[in-house]
Amino acid sequence: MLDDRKLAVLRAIVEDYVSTNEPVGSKALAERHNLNVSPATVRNDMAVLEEQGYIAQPHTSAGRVPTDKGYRLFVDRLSQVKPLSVAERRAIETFLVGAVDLDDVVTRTVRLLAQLTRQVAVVQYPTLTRSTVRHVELVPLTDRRVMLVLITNTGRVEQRVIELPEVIEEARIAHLRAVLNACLDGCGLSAVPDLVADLPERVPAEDRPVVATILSVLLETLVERHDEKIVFAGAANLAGADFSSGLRDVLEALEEQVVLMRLLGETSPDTPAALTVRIGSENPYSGLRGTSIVATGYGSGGQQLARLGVLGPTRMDYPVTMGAVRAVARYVSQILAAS
Amino acid sequence: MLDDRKLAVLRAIVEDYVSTNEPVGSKALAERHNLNVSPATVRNDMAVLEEQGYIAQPHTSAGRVPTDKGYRLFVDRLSQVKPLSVAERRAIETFLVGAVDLDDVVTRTVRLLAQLTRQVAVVQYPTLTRSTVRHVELVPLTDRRVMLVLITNTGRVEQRVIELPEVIEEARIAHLRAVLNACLDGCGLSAVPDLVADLPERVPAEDRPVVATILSVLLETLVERHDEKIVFAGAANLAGADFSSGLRDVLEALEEQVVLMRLLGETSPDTPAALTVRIGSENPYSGLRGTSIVATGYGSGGQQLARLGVLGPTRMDYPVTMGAVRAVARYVSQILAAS
DNA sequence: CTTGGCACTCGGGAACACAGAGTGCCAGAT
DNA sequence: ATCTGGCACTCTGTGTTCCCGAGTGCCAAG
Repeated sequence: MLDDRKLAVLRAIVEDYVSTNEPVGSKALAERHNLNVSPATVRNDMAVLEEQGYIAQPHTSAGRVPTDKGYRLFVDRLSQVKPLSVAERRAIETFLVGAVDLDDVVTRTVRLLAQLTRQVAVVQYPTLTRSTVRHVELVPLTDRRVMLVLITNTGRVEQRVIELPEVIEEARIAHLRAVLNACLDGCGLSAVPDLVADLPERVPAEDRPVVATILSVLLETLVERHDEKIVFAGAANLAGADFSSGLRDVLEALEEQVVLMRLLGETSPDTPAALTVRIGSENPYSGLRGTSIVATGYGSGGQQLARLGVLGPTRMDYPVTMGAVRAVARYVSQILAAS
Repeated sequence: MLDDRKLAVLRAIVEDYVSTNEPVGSKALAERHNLNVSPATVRNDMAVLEEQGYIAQPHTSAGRVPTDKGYRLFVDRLSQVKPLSVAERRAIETFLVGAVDLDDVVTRTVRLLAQLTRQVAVVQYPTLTRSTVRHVELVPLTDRRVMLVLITNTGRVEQRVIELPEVIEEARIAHLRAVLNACLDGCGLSAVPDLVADLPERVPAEDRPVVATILSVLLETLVERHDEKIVFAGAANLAGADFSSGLRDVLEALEEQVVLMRLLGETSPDTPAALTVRIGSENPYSGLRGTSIVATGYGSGGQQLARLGVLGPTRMDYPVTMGAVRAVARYVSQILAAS
């Protein structure tokens, strides 16, 4: 259906358009890339490509521009992820080393990615549900209030103030803390609801109201934080590239956690480390017609904890961007595994 | 120097320009506001105002536009902070009630403020140094690592993993925890360095290396977090108002914690609750020529913990914006005091 | 199937004119 | 002394026209 030369023409169109931001014509194309054919031949190929929907012309008698479908083919079959230069790898390492806690890792990562790709970077905080409990702490604040602190193996700390139904002395708190830890230490967060289900029955009757209160808050924490925090950086990079769809739409999407979440997409269970590319109209939010998202999962020790990626104009350098996203994801995974 | 009518003219110019975004001429001005004078008189006044630097014309034979100096005079002497409508107060309450922790309060606040003012809102996390220690927790992770958790009265939690110089069993940890809490509980964070100074000498010699390690991390936490986190929201609101200075500059500034910090400014010690307004060139960052910042301190129980504010084009509705900032600051302070 | 030639199309920039809003200034009125 | 109406002048922004050139589609020949 599309012979090799037509594919080469498509590739050339994408590459030229990405670098010049101007519709590319048959003559310039035949010259710049050594296709060894005349412009007229290229024109014929272009006509076919256009008929099939891979390219389009903004106006009659203008050059051609890739369509979303064209970019899709380019990404799938005509390009290879471009590895980072040595200098860039260096930059990643020096940038990420020295992060003191999870917050710091995420913040540094998102900035790094934005700087590297010169686009908007998006990083999701590692999901709780896949991490395990490292420690549960109950801290007495007043005689009726305790603070619940949940520490996970990813270094994440969740805290919540609990209003107790009755006055309770420290010794009982200490005992409850021991019980909780005995029950939960080292367990996956997703297993917590099951593990604590029969806990009220295993404590003295007098403690049951207190335990119930604490457990309800604990479970609530797990559920509420399930929709995870997402941060972005590099919005300034949007200012340069003029967006077809309003810049406003893009900025709005970036501040909506829910939208961002859907944009980053789900990690496919079979190939979790695969790069996901969503091009223009492929993505699930109408305000982002003119933008593409390159994302991938990351996480320590083989298990995927969350996703990160970049967002930019459809007209982006996919090979380079994909290379950067992949590399950063790997480094962050390493860092997380080590800490 | 400037009689009442000239001031009225300046006020009218500011108000009209803010609402129309177009240079305002003498005729329209004399009609819309009932100044009871002819356009010619207005023109004479305008000439004086221009000579003094309060207004300027973009081109010869165009209307007048307020200068930074003009806005300054308007803010200082010609306008009053506009109280919020009942509906807006309602909105604030319903929006802030139900925040579960400090993170949540800050996130909700910044969004609320952005929505209310239709501008970019900026909120600084409450500063550690003015809060007090509610609890210090040492959580054993492995036999060589403990996690230090510091809980403040503002609900803030700081955690740090500590690599110990020697293996240490739980009982000793528990003891150290008790010692630390006895020493620090309820104290102001700024007093912590003094309070722990002689702590190593008050424990058995064998514990000193461990204590020293822990204390150094503790102090480090206090110092490092002194430059506080700042978040913003509402960047999408920048898209509408076309900025004279590049949009890019503004977005860049927003992502630089340090710059933001300086923009929000210091709380003046004598009148901490006062609204600070920085207009255009008055602010300390050259990239923000065309933007103004309206900020104020906030905090629980009379003591100022941090600052919040909004950032928008110089051409903003100062009375309304100032009203919103002030109101939000008050509500947040209430919420923080209650929790 | 490829190539060169050719007529056609359309966008974008330059040149131009023009209306309208606004100003500055002056002389007369209050 | 101050305000007012009148008047000439100066711009910007907009609409119009025109033309160049890049690019196309098609056709006939290689």
